[in-house]
Amino acid sequence: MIPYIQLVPPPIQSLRNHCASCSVLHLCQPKGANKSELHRFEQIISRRRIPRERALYRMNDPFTHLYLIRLGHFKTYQVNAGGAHQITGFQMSGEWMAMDAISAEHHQCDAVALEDSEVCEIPFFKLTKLFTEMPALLHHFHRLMSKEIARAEGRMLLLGNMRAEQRLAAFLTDLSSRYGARGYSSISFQLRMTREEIGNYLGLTIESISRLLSKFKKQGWLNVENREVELLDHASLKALATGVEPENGGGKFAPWN
Amino acid sequence: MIPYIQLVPPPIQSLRNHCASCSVLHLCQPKGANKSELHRFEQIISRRRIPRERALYRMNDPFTHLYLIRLGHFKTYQVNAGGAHQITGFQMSGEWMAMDAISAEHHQCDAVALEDSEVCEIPFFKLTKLFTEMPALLHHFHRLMSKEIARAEGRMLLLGNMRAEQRLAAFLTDLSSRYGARGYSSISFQLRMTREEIGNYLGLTIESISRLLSKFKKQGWLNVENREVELLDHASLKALATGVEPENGGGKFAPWN
DNA sequence: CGCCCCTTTGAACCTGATCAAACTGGGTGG
DNA sequence: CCACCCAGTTTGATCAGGTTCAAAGGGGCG
Repeated sequence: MIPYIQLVPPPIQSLRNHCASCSVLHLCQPKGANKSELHRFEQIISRRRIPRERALYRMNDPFTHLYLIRLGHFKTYQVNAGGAHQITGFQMSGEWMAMDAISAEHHQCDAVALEDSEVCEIPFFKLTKLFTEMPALLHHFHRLMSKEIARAEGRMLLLGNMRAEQRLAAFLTDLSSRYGARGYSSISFQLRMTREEIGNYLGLTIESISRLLSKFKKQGWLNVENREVELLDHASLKALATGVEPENGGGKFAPWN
Repeated sequence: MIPYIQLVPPPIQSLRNHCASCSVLHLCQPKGANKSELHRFEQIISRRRIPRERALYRMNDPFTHLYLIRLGHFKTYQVNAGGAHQITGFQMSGEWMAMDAISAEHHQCDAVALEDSEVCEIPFFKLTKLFTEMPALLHHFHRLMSKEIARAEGRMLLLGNMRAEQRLAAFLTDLSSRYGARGYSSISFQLRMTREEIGNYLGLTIESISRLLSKFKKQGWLNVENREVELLDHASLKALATGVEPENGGGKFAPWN
C-alpha cells in the first residue's frame, strides 16, 4: 500500500452546512433553488473525507446514502465470481455515486478514492421525503439518474464497437470535456489513475495503453509525461473517438452501413 | 425491408383501461397498489401497437413518454457519427424503455420492435404529477431506474472483461432467467433476434456467434436449431458466464488477483 | 420452384494480448 | 549522499482469439 498523508479531520462544524457556497452546488441542486430549500437540504446531509485508496463503500454493503463528490476523484469497480475486476467509472467533483444501489438496496460495486477526497453524504430515505415538498429537486434527481443510464449506454458503444485507438481517444476527450465543464483546463490535466486502471476501464491491457499514448505522442496529438497530459490536437482525437475514421467511413464493426 | 403482417388495429376501447388484469402489472406497479391508484394510472396511459421492424421512437426524437412493453420484444441501439450501430439492449414484456431520455429530453437511441408488439405509453410529465400523491409509485420508479443503471454496469463487465465464449454464455443465461421470471420456460425458448444482432450486442461478429453456438452444441451444453434454443447444461453455461473458469481461476483480465 | 436472407463453415489475417526485459522516478536505508 | 528497491511504465517479440474474406448451405415466403 502506498503511503499517503493522512488528512487531519477538521472540526465537524467546518464540514457542515455550507451548501450556498459549495463549489459544486450547481451540479447538486436544480437551478433556482431558494434559500429555504437549500437549508432543508443542508439539514439532512453531512460531509465526509475519504483518504486516497480508501473505500467509500464496498460491493454488497447495505445501501443507505447517495454520495456527491465535493472534491477529489473516485473509481468504481465490480468484481465477478472469478475475481476479475471491471472499473465501471471514474468519478470527479460534482458527480453522484451509488445510484445503482437503490434497486437492490445494497451496493453494486466498490467505490475507492483515487486521491484524498471529500464527499457529501445524502441519506436516501430522507432525500425521498424532501422530494414530496420540492418537485424541482425531484425532477433534477430524475435527470441525474437518467444521465447515468445514458452515460452507461455510451460506454457500451465504446466497449462493444470501438478499436483500441478509438477507446483511448474517447477516454481522453471525455476527461477533457469534464474538466472543461468544471472550469479547469480542458487541454492540460493530470491523470488521477494508473495506466492499468485506464486499461481495465477501456477493456485493454496496460501495455496497449502505454503503446497508444506513445503513438499519439509521436503523431503530435498530445504530450504525456507520467500522469501529466496535454492535448495538442483535440480535433483529431475527437474525430477518432466519434468514429469518423479518415481511411474508411465506418470502421470494421458497422454491419448495417 | 422484411415484409410483415400488419396487425389490424383493434377498436381503441379494447386497448385502454385494463391495468387490473394486465399481465405485466406486477412489473409496472409497486406491490399493493390499490384500485383507486390503478385507476389514476389508467387515466394517463394509453396502449399502442408496434409492428415488427417498426420504430417506437428514434434517436433525437423529443422525449415525451416512457414505455412499458406489454407484449413482444424490442431492441434499442445507438448509432455513432461514423454510422456504426451498437445494440444497447433487448427488451421484453414488463420492461421499461426510454428512461435514458429524461435527462437530455430527447431519445438517446432507436427502439425497434423485433416482432409485432404492444406497449403502454406513459406521459412522463403526467407521471411526475402522480408521484406527488403516490409515494410508493415514486419509490418503485426509482428502483426501476436504478436497476437500469445496475444492468448497464453488468454489461460493462461483460464487454470489458469477458472473452467471446463467456459473453455468449452470459447472454443465454440472462435470457433464460428473464423468461423464467415471466413464467415461460427458462430452458427452452426462441431467440427473437438474428445472429448478427446478438453479435453486435455482445461486441462480436456474426461468424463468432455462429461458431460458438455450434461449439456449445457439440459440447452438449445446448441444442439450437435456427432460433429455437434449448439449454441442456445450464450449470456449465452459468459457470462460464460468471467467470469461474475450470482451467485457471480468474481469466486473462484480472490484474489485481 | 426459386429467390433472398440468414446462417454455417473454412482459411488467412490482424489487432491486441501475453510474455519478457529494461527503464524510470520517488522513497528508503545504509 | 548514494545505492537500492519497488511499483509503475515503456518497449520489444511472439502468440492467439476473434475478425475478415470467401463460399456454400438452409429455410421461409412469394
